[in-house]
Amino acid sequence: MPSGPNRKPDRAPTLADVGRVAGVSAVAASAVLNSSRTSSRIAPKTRARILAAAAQLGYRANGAARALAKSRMNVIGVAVVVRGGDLDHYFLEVFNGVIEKAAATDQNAMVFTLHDWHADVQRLPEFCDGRIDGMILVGPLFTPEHAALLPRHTPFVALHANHDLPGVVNIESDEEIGAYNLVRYLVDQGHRRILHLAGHEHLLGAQRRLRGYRRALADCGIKSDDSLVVDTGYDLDDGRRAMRKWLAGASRQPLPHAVFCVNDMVAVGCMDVLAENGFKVPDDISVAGFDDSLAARTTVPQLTSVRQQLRKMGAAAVDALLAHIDHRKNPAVPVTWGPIVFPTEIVQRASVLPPPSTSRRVPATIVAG
Amino acid sequence: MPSGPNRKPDRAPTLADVGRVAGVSAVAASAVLNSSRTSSRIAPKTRARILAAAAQLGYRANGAARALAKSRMNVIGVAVVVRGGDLDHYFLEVFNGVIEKAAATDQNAMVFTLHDWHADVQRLPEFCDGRIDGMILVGPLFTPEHAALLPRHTPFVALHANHDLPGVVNIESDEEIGAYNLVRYLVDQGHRRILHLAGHEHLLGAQRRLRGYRRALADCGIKSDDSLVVDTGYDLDDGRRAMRKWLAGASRQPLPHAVFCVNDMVAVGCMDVLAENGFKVPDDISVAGFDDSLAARTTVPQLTSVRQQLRKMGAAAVDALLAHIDHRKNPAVPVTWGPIVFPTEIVQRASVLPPPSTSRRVPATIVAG
DNA sequence: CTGAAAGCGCTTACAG
DNA sequence: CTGAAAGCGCTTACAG
Repeated sequence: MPSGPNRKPDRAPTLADVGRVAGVSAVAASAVLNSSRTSSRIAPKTRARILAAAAQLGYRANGAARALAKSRMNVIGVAVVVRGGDLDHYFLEVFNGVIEKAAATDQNAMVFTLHDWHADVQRLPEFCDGRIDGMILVGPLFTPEHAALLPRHTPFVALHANHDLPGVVNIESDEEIGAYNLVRYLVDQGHRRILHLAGHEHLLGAQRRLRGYRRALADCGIKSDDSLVVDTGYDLDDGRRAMRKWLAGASRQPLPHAVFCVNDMVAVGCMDVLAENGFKVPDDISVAGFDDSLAARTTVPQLTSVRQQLRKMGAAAVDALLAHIDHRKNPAVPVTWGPIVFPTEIVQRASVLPPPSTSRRVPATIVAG
Repeated sequence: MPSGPNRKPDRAPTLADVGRVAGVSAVAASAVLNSSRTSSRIAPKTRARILAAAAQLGYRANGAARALAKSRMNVIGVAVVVRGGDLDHYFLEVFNGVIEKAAATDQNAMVFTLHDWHADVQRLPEFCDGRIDGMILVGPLFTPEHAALLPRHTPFVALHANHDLPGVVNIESDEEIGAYNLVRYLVDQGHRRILHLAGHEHLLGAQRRLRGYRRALADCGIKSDDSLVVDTGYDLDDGRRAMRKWLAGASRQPLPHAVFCVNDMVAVGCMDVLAENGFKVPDDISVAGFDDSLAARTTVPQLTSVRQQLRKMGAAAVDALLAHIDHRKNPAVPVTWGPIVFPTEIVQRASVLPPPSTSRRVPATIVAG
């Protein structure tokens, strides 16, 4: 007994329908129902008839038609690279900010996914097909040539772009300062041998975090040691692999005092491997992450991290984009073109403590996992 | 030196523009560029001219116009309640499935947020304004009256609906069986005093998990003990509060052997409070969650959980919705109306071990946090 | 095989 | 204050 078939797949009522019922033209109906500023007011009694008809029919303006007529969809696109097929904590935080601000400004968010930046970047123009008014690019791997590729009829805002592009506002945070402050904080706690699980060096964010790490050590008079910098990706398993690899290459050497990870997920992987090998965080070794994403609060012990205001940054991206959209229609609307930089902040949690008086040593054999 | 102003905010080229350059009508251009099945083929040389003109201009079909003409947007809406303003792990997993399937079927996903189901449910009709072809409702709190509220011209698919509505396909999973199997598994490991941090009783999912818990205990001949069932929400802090409250009310009593939490975030909060109070998971007490979300893999130790195939369920929602959208246009397209139920599965991780030979006791005073 | 008309549902601008 | 026209950019269906 299917329950569906008794539901009539009606078409939605239109202005013409409303006009017919109210005995006026569709235009008159438009004026009272949808128009933002129809100076020519409709006579009160006509108006009442129209409103009654609309209510009776359950009329709603057709968004596609309105969009076509006004060339404004009230939809902003969000393009994101899904590494390994998964949207992650980073995106979730940013997106929370985007949809919150979008809802507050009566916009909707449409999500576009790229599986690989370099392969899919050429699809960007086809996303700008009139169904969105502007696009937020999350973590674009821009090269200068991309400037020519972006369609001119759509405004773009980038979040954590790898490269500045003319005409594209970039929202970022002072990652280098964040990393610097975190490492100084670790040193202040007494740590000196600080392992850095660093992101890929072709990524601007990873470069900045590494620079902050190096500068902080230098400023504290700690000699930089390349064996304490390990390349890794951004996922939990990347963190596991990197930590395992480092331990395997350092058998019988003293454990580092602390590990500074390029992001929280890597820190989680790192803590996991440390636990597997019998080390206690933070008693034997301290661990810190970056981003202060949800993952930082779901570990036991909770993770000390550098907070990026991802949510605010997502909201700021919407604001900047809306300003640029409006600016296109009305050049009097003010806009910024320069990058918008958010401050970072250290969030102290339980994963960092002063180092033990005598460091434990890396065992001869590492758990394979 | 703003770099923006030198970018001309061009309008996008149209079929008319292409036709003008190629010396043909816009209709001819449409036939070669956009038409899916124009039986009347354009002459090869005309065709070539049109293609060349389109390439030269960088022509892309305007999505809003096409949508209006075909009454098909290729956009599916995803409406979700943001509890406490945040999209969570549950949504992230579901959404991963949605966008993966959407990308595979050339659809886009537009996200609509409701802050409170009961207050905002009446906004649903205004979302169905021709910019989406159908809507996925994530976790709707349906009551029978809602059937009248949903606009008839848009198909809906629900995920984890609280109540079946005629004409709305529901995607769910066998949560009761999942809970049942998990509790039996705990009993098989030797646990008998099993605390349940249960979700709100007005939520169907919480009811099902509680029923599974009760049935499993009954089948194992363990007397049900109401002091071992505690009401809680779904977030990390809810889990913390619930666990703290239970401990505070059970001072000097033996610690439960295990805690079965209504979801993973609650389990994380629970583990956190246990750690605060000096209890080790799983040595002193075992903990299990539900959902197998990302959070289950970011705890140390990792969390045993009941896996819901949220990602697949999200993908299935897209499939079901697309079928119903097509069915509206062409009744020959087959559709299901009944609920689609996914199996659950126990994922064993490190947070569950047989109970210690002698249970520790709850201390007289609990850490306030 | 190709052209010109009519329409999707709305809005803007121009007459009365 | 109200009506009828023209247009947003596309597609479908109907003539040639």
